[in-house]
Amino acid sequence: MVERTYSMLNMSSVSDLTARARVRDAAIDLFGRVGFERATVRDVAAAAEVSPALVIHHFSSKDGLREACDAHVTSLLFDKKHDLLAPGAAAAIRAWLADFDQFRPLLRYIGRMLIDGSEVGRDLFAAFHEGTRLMLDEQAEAGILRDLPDRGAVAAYLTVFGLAPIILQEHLASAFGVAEMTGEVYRRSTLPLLDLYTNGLYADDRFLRLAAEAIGETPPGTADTGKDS
Amino acid sequence: MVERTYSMLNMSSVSDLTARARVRDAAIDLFGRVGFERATVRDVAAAAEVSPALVIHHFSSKDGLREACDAHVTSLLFDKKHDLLAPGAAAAIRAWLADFDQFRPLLRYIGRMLIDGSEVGRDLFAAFHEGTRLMLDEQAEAGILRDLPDRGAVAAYLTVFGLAPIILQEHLASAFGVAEMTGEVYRRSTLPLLDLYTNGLYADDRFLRLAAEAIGETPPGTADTGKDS
DNA sequence: GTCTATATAATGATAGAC
DNA sequence: GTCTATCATTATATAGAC
Repeated sequence: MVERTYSMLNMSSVSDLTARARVRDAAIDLFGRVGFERATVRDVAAAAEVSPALVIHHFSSKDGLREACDAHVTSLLFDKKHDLLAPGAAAAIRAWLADFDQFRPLLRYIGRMLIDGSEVGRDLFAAFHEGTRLMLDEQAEAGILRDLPDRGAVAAYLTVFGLAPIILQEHLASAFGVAEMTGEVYRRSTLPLLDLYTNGLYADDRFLRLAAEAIGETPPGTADTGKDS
Repeated sequence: MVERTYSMLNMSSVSDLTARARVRDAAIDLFGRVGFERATVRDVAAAAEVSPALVIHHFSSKDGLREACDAHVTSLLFDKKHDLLAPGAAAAIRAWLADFDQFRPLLRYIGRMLIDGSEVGRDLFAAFHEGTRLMLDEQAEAGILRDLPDRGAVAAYLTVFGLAPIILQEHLASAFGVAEMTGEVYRRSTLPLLDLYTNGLYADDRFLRLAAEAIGETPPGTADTGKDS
């Protein structure tokens, strides 16, 4: 019993879809839920309320269906109308949070893309990584960023940290004591996360010094942050 | 042609394994590499250089094999001898980093456990989450931790952030320009990450204030961090 | 314990009618 | 465009010899 709330996936009104589009959206939903290999052509067909043969008729093969899903999700993601990759995407992100459940299937699919070892997954990660690097460079130039010991490394980890809540949605939700992530939970996360990224976690730099000693490097400049111990 | 470096998985000398143990270790390696559904019993059998029938003979079913792998990996992970979950696990972690490629199959398998929607994956995440919460509580009591706006939320995200590099190993490596993550790359990550967790990212709290306003909450106390704008 | 040979089930894909 | 019926392939699992 799969509920169908695909209005976001096709970006048009709810039920006037061609069968092809319905199959594609059902596939995005199912692939996102259980993964590409666990979802069968029959499952997709059943969810879209068509015959298995029609699925193949429209997409040639299961792999063709997957490619169509990848292309559709990618195009939605890079759509200028709600570009989440652009710097200063706060407004777009807020819009997403506003009706989050509309985008959940899309996010789940993106999470799958990132973990299934595919070329599209690599490209997608690379795009996010590039976006993060550009953002850090701009912020550094604007003097917003602290002097980081290794901006490249930080960009890599920030990208990973940014995508992780998508991939680990289910676990994150359980950590918050809810059945699934909602826009509300993400909204409640904003302040603690920005606080972390602004003020850090620790009251002093003992861990930093300890690690620096252990590794045999000098700790990055901390004299101007008021965190010396 | 899968290389076999399972010495870590069985914790005994290299090649004097029972066929059962060899099959189990080959399965951990393969399941970790390509995932449970993409790896066939035949593949596992070939990697362990036994017949497919023997795999079933020892583990009853493919799912039985998986359960044996889960159990073995879990027992290794919670082994007191190198407990990575305990607070103050720095020494154990350093040991892991020292010969990292030995543990790579294990880490890959753990990553799969966390993303395949299984009960063991939920339990494993819960264990890490609990460990993180305890650590934060202890650090708070010891006065090491800053006053966080929402310690529970931070614990949840720190758990996710801590596990994400395992799950996104491949992408993280590519962001560092290497083919696969090594202990050396992780070691180079230590300082930038601890710097992030100690001093944060931003030179001032403009983002934090902005977000607080947008959400309609008062920003957490920043007067004592020297980061007012 | 380990194998070869085979049964059984599920899945992707095709043929052809409407 | 859409269906029913079916094929071909692959995968898990079993039977039984050694």
